[in-house]
Amino acid sequence: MKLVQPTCALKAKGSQSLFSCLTPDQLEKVQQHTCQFYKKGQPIFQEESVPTGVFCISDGLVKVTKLGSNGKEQILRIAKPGDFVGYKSLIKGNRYRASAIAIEDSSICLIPKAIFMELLHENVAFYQQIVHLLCDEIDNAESKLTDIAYKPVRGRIAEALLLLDKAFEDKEQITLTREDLAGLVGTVKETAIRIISEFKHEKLIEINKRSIKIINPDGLVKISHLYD
Amino acid sequence: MKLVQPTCALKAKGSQSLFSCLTPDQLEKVQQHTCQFYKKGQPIFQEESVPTGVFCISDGLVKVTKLGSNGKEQILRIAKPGDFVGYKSLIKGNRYRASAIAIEDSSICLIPKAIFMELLHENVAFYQQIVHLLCDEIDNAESKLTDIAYKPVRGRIAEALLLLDKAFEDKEQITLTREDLAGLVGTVKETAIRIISEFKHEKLIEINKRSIKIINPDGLVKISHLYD
DNA sequence: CGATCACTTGATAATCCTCAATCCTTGTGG
DNA sequence: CCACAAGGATTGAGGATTATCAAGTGATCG
Repeated sequence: MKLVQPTCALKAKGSQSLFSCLTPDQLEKVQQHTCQFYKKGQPIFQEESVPTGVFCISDGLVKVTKLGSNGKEQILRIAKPGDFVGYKSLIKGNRYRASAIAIEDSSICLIPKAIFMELLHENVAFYQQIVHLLCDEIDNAESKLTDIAYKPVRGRIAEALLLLDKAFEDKEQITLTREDLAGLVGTVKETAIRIISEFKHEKLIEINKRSIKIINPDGLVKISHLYD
Repeated sequence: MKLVQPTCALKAKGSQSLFSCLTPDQLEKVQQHTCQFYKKGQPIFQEESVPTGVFCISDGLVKVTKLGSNGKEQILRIAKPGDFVGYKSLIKGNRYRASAIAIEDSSICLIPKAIFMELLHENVAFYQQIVHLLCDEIDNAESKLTDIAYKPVRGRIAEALLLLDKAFEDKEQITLTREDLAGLVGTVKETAIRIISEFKHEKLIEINKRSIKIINPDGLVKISHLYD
């Protein structure tokens, strides 16, 4: 287990960062804790386990997943550097309702429960930021819910690719397992592969090895809205 | 427009109620406002419109919906007496992301934005309750998301009936349009009807006129978990 | 350089949606 | 109180979408 200096606070950009509203004292308290290294594929926490703190992605990429029928994996969201994971269960005081798994080698900072709760109570602005994050998660989940219910897989994959493009912006291309992409839009690997292949033939995307590069975003937008 | 004395605070039971943590002063401020009557089918607010306050269901039943592809309607949740609707958009300060429509004749109390925000800032316990509601909504949406992604319609309808049974407990039977039931589980009217009909033949439910009564909950539980 | 993991493709089948016609229920106006 | 209109419920046939299963191929890593 490699230990790295925490850089979470720096990763989160400007006023977007949850940490931007902390006092120097509070910031220091958070930064005392060290990041831990997680290998690709390694779980950060598991559905139904008891929360120990909030995780802040310092580097890497993490999928937040929920187990569905047939043991299939629904990906709720993908957390990037600067993102937080696991705070909802801490606030509610119940077990995790989802798992978090590194999908790239990652370094992730743990803010222990006690410290997080302290911050929540001490710092109203911080609390409000968290509440806004919660609201965003609701919007996100409810939009996704509606999409999965009524939008065909083709439209959902087009949409997912556009969203992923932002998450992977610095890399210029999307490196996600076909299986994870499928989990993200609620379908199976094979269906995802077939549709990606269609997109390639339609010159909407390019594929290098395994990673996807969008070359015609407008085309994808059109497909993703095709059924509105 | 009939005006009725507000009874929201009473409808919400015991410590479950959001109002239970208000001071007498605050409670009075809330109760000054009168309920408004909404006929079955009448909208309370519409997706994309600007919030004016929080709605508290005093009597009746309200569906919270989101428009999906093909103009199909996804029902996010059904609000009962004592439930609140529309607070998320107020907190985030954006437009409604969903519509609310009365599915029974209802009387609904509007707590104006200014008063709600005042309560939020004055009363930490109240704020915390709201935050817990937000967390519950996330859990709810994410579970539903996972179900719709991977659980067959049959399982989802079984599950929905079990959940609705609680919402309709005092009535002893479920009175919901087949179309609304379909919207709740993310399918179309006809499919919902066929599955309900199966359940009837399998002696899991009974149907009087249009309303559904569960006679074998365990059977439905089994079906709803069939694909876990 | 063999083994493992990811990707791909095809054939087949299950699930679910669409369209269309009909029946039943409820409410309304005469 | 009845007839009729309107909306909800139902059923059938057909087709589109998507999942499953099986059998590979290509990439990556110790």
